[in-house]
Amino acid sequence: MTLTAFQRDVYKWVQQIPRGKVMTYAQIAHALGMPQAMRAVGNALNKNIFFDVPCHRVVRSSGNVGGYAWGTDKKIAVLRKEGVRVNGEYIDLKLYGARKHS
DNA sequence: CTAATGACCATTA
DNA sequence: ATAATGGCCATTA
Repeated sequence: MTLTAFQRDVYKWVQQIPRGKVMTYAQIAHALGMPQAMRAVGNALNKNIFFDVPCHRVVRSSGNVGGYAWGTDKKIAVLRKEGVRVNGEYIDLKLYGARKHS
């Protein structure tokens, strides 16, 4: 597996998300200096399965948990396990949104 | 090079 | 609340 520079940057940020907190795709894209690359971010995360990246802590801006390579239900399960309250498929970003830091 | 794809987003109805 | 639409971007075929 070869990683592109973009993917490395994405993983770099995702790894900084503390346990029990989440970050949105848009936030990460913004942190990379590409506020409109949220779609590409999701794409990059889709291939992280071989790496050690807590991709389950990345959700949609709407609060919806978003997708997951191994199934959305799995994603929700892991989040709950970390102490995140999940209502249906939604999360309260006010409570669990991680603040970005450089 | 071009074209298609997708773990998205904001707007609109 | 849901559904459809256009846009954006890196990656891959």
